[in-house]
Amino acid sequence: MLQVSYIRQNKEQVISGLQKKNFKDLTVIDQIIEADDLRKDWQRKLDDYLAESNKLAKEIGQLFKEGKTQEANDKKARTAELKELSREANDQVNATQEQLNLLLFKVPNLPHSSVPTGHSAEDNEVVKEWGQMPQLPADAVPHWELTEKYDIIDFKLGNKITGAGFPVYKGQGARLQRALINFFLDQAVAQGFNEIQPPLMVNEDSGFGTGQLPDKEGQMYYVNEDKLYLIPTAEVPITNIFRDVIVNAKDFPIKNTAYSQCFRREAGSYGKDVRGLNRLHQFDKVEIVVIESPEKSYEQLETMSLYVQSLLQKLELPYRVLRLCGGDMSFTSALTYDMEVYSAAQQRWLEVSSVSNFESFQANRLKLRYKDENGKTQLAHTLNGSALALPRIVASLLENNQTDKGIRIPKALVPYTGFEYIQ
RNA sequence: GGAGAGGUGCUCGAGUGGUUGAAGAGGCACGCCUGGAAAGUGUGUAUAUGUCAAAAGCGUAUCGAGGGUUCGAAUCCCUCUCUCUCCGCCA
Repeated sequence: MLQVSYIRQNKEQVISGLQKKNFKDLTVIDQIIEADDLRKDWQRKLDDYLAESNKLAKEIGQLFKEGKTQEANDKKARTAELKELSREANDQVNATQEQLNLLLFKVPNLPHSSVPTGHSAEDNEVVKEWGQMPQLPADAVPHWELTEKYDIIDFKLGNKITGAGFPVYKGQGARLQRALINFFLDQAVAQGFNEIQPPLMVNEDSGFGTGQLPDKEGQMYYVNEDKLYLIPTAEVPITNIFRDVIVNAKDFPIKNTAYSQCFRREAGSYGKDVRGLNRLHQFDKVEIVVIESPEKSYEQLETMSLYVQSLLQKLELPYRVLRLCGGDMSFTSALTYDMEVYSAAQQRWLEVSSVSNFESFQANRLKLRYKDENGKTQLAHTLNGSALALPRIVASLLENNQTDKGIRIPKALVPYTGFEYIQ
């Protein structure tokens, strides 16, 4: 969430930024400023009442000590009055604060200046393409047929046990999953990321801290009995490690990585986009999360983007990098690169990673701060990215590498799978 | 799930109604001392918010969270929450 002080001081920039993000309800900005004025008024009143009250309390105490009971009791009349006034003011402070928060939650992060204008995925800017488009044999088939042919991922069995979107990985399919997870984690650790194993369920505060709540509540599975949410990404627990934390500027960049299974309800998505591995309710992902100083966060974003690309290169997957346009970016992001691999049999690009700089938008909610050289506490910048999400990587590995000898495993992965072909 | 104990600052740890934002110790930072270091010694060491151009200063809030009693609460009462111990259950 944006800081009110920033909105107040940079109103014009905020408005033009929101326009770029196709945010329609621009009147909310003035509403925020009004609500903040109102809140301040009440806060000031409350503080004054309390100040007077505190002063009187001390005086009364003193008078009692000196035995001047009558005088003391006289002053009590005013404190009773003040109590009533401050109770009222306090209610108003709470109400106005809540009102202000509701308004602030509506406002998305502002886009970085390099973000292209645009409304949809078509307006995203392709900043890079890498690799050769695979030449597939005439009888090439999409991955959902290959998984069945080699009996490595069983969607029907998942349906039976759980439901759609919960596939069962078997034999070489299961080993391929394990190989990818280990490969990604080893790469991240070699890159200086600290490996974490987070909880797969989080509480409400955490969901709120990273912005899944209150808006995207319906996207997460919820365990009513214990009021816990299944994580949609390891970003949630990992970033929340730093909720209410003041870090040391010397420790920047703070780099963490985690493998986790991710759970997403994906309510309302159906059709060919969700066929096979394209969209699942439960999937595996290795996530990288970085906390960085505002000065270096964009440099860090490029580093992270290159790192993610290096993974795709090692897996020999043709990919492209998109700079998302204002209309296609997430609510919380200031700049996002999407990495898409080409899935040859489906003949389409599949998003396998999304690397974003949130600047201080998340940090403001999290209250994640650092002390700068002057000893002043400031909001840190947070960034994260998938490195990588497995299902679509598997989909394109299967499709792109299908041969008459079976499915070829990229060289870098063979030490992890222990086999060169899925047969 | 049953019974009990407890949550105080970066950490440990005092504190059962009144100048306690909080003793003391440790840690950390800076200074002195030293050839350098250790030891010693001195000073400092929360966050948020308001006022302010800004800083200083000052006001307000914060001793798990929320509410209550009281002129006044870290201290008393209620609710919630978390942790620990014992029993039960269990990978």
